[in-house]
Amino acid sequence: MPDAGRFATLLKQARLRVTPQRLAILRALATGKHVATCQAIWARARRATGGLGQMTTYRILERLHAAGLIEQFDLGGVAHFGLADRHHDHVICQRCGSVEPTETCLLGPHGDLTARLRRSGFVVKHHRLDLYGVCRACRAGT
Amino acid sequence: MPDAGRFATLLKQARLRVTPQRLAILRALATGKHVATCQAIWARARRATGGLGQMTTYRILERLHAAGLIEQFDLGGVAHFGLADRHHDHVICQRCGSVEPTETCLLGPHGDLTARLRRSGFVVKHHRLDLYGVCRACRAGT
DNA sequence: CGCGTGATGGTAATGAATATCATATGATAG
DNA sequence: CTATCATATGATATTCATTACCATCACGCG
Repeated sequence: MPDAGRFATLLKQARLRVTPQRLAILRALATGKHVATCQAIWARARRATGGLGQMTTYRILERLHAAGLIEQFDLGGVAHFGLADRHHDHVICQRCGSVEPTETCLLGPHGDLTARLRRSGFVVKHHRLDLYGVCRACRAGT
Repeated sequence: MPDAGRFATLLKQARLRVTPQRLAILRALATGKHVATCQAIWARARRATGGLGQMTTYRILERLHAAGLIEQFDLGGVAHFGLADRHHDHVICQRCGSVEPTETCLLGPHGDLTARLRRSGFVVKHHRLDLYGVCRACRAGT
């Protein structure tokens, strides 16, 4: 995988120090599911490194989010994090709780939506569109 | 206001008992801002009735949400509640944190969006579209 | 009016997230 | 290469929203 030094580069570009803990968390985010809770990320990164404080995980995730390297959003009261490579929206299955990203931004092509709001005085900086339903796998299993 | 017995009727239709506490919470939801935290709702309803347990507020909000009478969503890690009269989306100001509802559902007219997903096997039950930006008032105040 | 199911209210417990501070370490200068 | 310092880390204790539990109370039906 070409991610060997990729994360270190990302951190440097964001003027953040490159530490094994930060790399471990970024790697955990890359190898796991699209989004994960702080607990899950901590568990995986900790297994990979041997010793990693839970507190450190919280702080690193907060910093990475502030730097724009990862996305954060609340789902059912707990924070979920994922790598912020491209903007996308979320498709959430109400039965199994899976969160899948869409390939593209769903609002892009319909541009006039934000324009309509701008006319009312509100400037849209970004949005979050979560679609809830039942995924193909869950439908198949009835 | 015509809400005198309106809430009692709503509760009965949902096969829920009509209690002063439930009416107080519904009234608090109706008079306050569009959405509010459990704490805020509790504070207002409690002032109106004199005695109302915080626990009871949590339980009632949970029940009303299960019955579909109110909407619930998490914002910044804490639950927010609002009356669920019509479906709408949210316009959230990143500066003052205000949450304003849109007049109509933003996804309705563009129907093909859910159709596109259905073709992929995912059935959209409902969605949540949050638009983040800066509202007119905040822009005016610079 | 009286009964029974379900609602209420208080205290205690959970669990995620934050505050604090001593220690350790990455990055830079010499 | 190493010395220094600003910053990151890690453990403990704490906050805050939410949930569990259980005894008491009251709505709604007969």
